[in-house]
Amino acid sequence: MPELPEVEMAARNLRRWLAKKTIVAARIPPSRILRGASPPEMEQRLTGARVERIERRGKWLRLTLSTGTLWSHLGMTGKWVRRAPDDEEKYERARLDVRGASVRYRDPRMFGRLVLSDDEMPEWHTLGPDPLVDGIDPRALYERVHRSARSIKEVLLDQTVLAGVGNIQAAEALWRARVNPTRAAKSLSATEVAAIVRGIDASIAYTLADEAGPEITYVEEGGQNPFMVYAKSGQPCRRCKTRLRQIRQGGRATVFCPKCQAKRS
DNA sequence: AACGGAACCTGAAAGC
DNA sequence: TGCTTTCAGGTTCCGT
Repeated sequence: MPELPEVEMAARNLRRWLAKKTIVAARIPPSRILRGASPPEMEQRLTGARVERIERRGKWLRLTLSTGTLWSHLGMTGKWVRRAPDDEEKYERARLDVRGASVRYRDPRMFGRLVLSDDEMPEWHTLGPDPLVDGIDPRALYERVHRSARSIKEVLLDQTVLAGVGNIQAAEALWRARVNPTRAAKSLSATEVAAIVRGIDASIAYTLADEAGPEITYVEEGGQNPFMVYAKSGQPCRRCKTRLRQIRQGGRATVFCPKCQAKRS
């Protein structure tokens, strides 16, 4: 269930494993995540291709190859991993072998996507500014948002507003900014929007530092929950000890502190 | 145009 | 214990 930090880690890993290397073998079994070419066609075009460049924008990855472009979206459960050549990976949807590495894409729920094409993808170009690649301009975000009647939490999840912010980063940023997630975006002052921007930057930096390492673990897979509020409903707020509360917005869970994110204004 | 809700999947955890 | 329900960090489509 990857958001910007997890996809950024994936990009860094893929650069170490694949950049400037030639794919010597590709295995692409048929699955619903594939677009742009048939599985055999993909295998053919990937085999012998040199990986020139790997970029991330929001939750999308773009691998520029000598024979085309491979786009990857991790959906909810997608993950790029490196394995020994004869290891079997459950839920493997793609396998790219280079000299010295066997790289697999695994995705149990298959909400991800793998697109091989020559031309650009609209999804890449409609993305809003990426907090890491472009940085967020508080004034520009305020202008973009200050007429929306929707709640700020839902607006932050809109990928055309900001690229890469997902359910965790939105909740974490609002907690850091002490802004109530149900506030209408248009009710926010420029100062509050600026606080949210600092919250997003801080939360992404924090999550990236926490995830540094060879493989990404998602919260649902066990391990410690490093977050301030995400999946911590009922636990004490680490600032004021008030019990964190969980609500539902746009079908998604939002956790917040009813006291330090009280609905003022 | 904008919004809520269902749909797409599988597996783990909670509920009974 | 075992069956059932709920829920998951994403996106898209459909009806109102």
